[in-house]
Amino acid sequence: MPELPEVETVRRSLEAAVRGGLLRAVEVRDRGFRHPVPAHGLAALVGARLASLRRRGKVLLLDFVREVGDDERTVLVHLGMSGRMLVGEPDAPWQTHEHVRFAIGERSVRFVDPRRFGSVELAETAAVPSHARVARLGPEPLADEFDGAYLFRITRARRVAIRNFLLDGQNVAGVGNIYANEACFRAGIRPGRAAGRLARADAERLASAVKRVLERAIRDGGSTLSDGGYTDAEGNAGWFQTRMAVYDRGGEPCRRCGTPIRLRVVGQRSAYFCPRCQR
DNA sequence: CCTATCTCCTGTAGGC
DNA sequence: TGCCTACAGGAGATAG
Repeated sequence: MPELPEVETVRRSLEAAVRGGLLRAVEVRDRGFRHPVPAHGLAALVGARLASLRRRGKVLLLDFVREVGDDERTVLVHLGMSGRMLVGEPDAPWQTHEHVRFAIGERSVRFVDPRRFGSVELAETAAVPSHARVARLGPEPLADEFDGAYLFRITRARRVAIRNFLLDGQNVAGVGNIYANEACFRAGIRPGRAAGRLARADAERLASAVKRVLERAIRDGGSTLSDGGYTDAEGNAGWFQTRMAVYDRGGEPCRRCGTPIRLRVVGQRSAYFCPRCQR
């Protein structure tokens, strides 16, 4: 669910709801995360103001600033597979799988994550926080530095499937399985093709396709699949799933040529493609 | 360094 | 209806 477009949509909806608010309280009910929630560090932020909300790849960055002093801190939130950030009333009862609650201004923000693959962590505020969660991420796919030339250069001699290459955040940040599959379709490239076999023109088309599919999905508020798990911070579902060309459409006709979409497991993850439109 | 595999955890869909 | 299995948006760890 939460890939770059979903995280960006959550960021925007949270920003509209709570940016500028004072952090009044933080409660943590850590149920054993892979990366422990720093309850004491979060509690020490009480009294600071949520100055800005940023995103790096799939990581949400909440920058807290005090009026006086130099202890600016950034909360890093990763939604994992099932994480959500939901705005609500501060005194509402805790819901199932709610792990952290921030009281900001007159609202509350809850971190809810059934599968607990997500994380809430803390770092010193910086242009790029020196935290393991973001330190080694590749370029933002919507930035100018991610282009055909870059993609062509870093794929040379790589044998990994191009779909998997796109999933590796060290190559490009924030692209998950849905949008990697969709971008490969738009570029006419089979997801299982070795990355190093991309021609220069393929790399140009693919970089462009990644940008276009992510921009389109952000405009649509992300993808809410049939399990309905993802919404923005206000509970609104996304609409990009109605535009998907291949993802989750195994056996259904290609929207371009009518050939049945194929589903194949590539590197432990489902890859979807049109055998006629993609080579 | 590169590649492939396993793992964390819960909810849901689909088969029988 | 109910039970059981397979699989799911991520990504770190590890082995070769």
